[in-house]
Amino acid sequence: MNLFTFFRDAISAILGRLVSAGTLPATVLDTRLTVEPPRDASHGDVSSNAALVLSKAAGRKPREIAELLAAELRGHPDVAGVEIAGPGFINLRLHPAFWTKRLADILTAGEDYGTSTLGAGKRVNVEYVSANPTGPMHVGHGRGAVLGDALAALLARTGHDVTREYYINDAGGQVDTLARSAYLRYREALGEAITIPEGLYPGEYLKPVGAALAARHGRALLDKPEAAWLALIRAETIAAMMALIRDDLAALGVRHDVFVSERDDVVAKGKVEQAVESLRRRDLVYRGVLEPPKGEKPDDWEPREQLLFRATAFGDVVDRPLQKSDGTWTYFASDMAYHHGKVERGFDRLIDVWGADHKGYVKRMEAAVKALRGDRDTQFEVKLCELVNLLENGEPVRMSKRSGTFVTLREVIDRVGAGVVRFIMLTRRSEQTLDFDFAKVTEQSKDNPVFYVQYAHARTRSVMRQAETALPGLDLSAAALAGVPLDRLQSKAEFVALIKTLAFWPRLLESAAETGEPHRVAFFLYDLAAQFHQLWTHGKDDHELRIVVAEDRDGTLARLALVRAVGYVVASGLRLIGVEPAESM
RNA sequence: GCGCCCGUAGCUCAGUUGGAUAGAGCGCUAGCCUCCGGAGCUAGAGGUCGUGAGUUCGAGUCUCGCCGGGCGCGCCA
Repeated sequence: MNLFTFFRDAISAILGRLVSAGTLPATVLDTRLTVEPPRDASHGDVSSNAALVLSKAAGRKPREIAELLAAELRGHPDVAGVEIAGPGFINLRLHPAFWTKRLADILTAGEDYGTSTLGAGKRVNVEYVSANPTGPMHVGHGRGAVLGDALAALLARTGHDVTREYYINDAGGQVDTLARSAYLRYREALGEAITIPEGLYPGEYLKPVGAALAARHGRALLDKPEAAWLALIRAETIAAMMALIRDDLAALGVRHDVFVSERDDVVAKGKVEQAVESLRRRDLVYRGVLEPPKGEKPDDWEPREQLLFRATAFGDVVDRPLQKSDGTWTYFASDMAYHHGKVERGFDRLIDVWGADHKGYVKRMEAAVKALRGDRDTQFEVKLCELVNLLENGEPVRMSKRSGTFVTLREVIDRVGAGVVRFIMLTRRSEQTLDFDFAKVTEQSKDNPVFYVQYAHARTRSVMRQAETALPGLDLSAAALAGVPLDRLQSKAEFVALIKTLAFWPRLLESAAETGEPHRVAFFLYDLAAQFHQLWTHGKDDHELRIVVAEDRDGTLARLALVRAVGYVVASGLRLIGVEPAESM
């Protein structure tokens, strides 16, 4: 239960009654009001701007409306006090029993607490990673993978029907280059001395591919023209690269439901022609000549007539080419066709996770989806993912594909663990560059957020273990704890404050899902961990805050219930972003 | 030249999708270990939210201009 939507519904119900009674005009029902936690806890537990936003529609002063609503809200069973503050905010103070009931909710639901039906009936496609199948994943791909995977998990958790998708860019010139590079390694495996020319992929990871090709084909492909082997080697090498990438993804704990091949599923099936034809029917393509870009002109620029998509009709700055001068489709054309397919599969919402280097591409894809969705109202959004800077004790790790000092995602995972990688990737907003410092992320201190949050979870577990030895024979199962008298916790503000933070979790999940910002989960977990650690330490000065007190059996049970609930929410959040919670440190 | 992203404490960053007196960590200053795990905790100092207008009951948040940083800009993907 999201308690803020709970009280928003309560206020809406009151408004309905006031309208029926003729006290307020029906127009107030159309106004969007918010119910949220006040920034300052001294203002109460729940705050609404209802009176402020309704003022215009009602034709009355905010304070008058606030008084009307306040009078009704005072009768609500969970409300202990109502205040009108500032220009007309309605602040609710909730009865302490309301909070202990939420604690019981958590113990009953366990790690499912916060699961909601917000997205019920909505089909969402999240496309992420989509690294070109030309080599192992690097750390930047890893960030996109974590972001997309966590976002998909968030959407699923909030009731959406989620498809996790990977688009394989296996149709362009890059995979031909890949095939030629692999062919060289094939010749090398058969004993030839090779040099890798500029422009081909020099990576060692193609050696095993060359060896496998040699084992499978023997010398059959040697001394043949490229046309005789390109398609064959390309297909086998792409398969090998995708196996590599799937391995990397598995090591990170990231999975996809659907892999779509640009070559096999889009181009070969004539989807590009279909998409272009669909645009042509609505007069959205034409042959024309683009203006040269202003500022830095490409040296070899000369005007050419091309097949263009009228992207400017949908908010883009220029129309976009669909065909190269040799008549083949541009990457944009096939990607557009791919998105056309996603629209036709009937999703309500499409989310693409892209690297920030594709920023300049967003507008045209948005335009394409708008053009191709026709009468549907498919929503499309791109989540851009900024760079990751790898550091070693504050010093940048020099990376170069040439010199062989390139650090792959797999190396990072092997060194610090998938859980650490996943958590750290979410400690910044995605559009902010992220520093990943090997020294810091493995440090066992408060500097390291992964450790700090894991320690909080481990501490909840260790307290339970400690309680079992201090007070043998207690039933510490969640079911039993949900049933103990929890009102003992109401006497200490610190306990109630912690419950309030836990009760915020359902709302946090919903807002993170709606905004598509999984980093909010990581920040919430950090704040919750901090609050729990503080409570623990305060128990050293204030004995009433100690959890386990041998001579106070009932109080101990109530406090253990709280500890257990903290453990559930922390574990739930960690698992959501793909991190296994620690039992001990 | 155009488009997009970023600009918040000395540093690294949050900021509840327009709410009330802008927060956290690091660093700095001053404290706290006979006591459920000090792998930590408490207090203090530190801000014209890049800047100038606008929108309104209200702007770090929305709109426009300017300044600074980054990325991108036809036949690469």
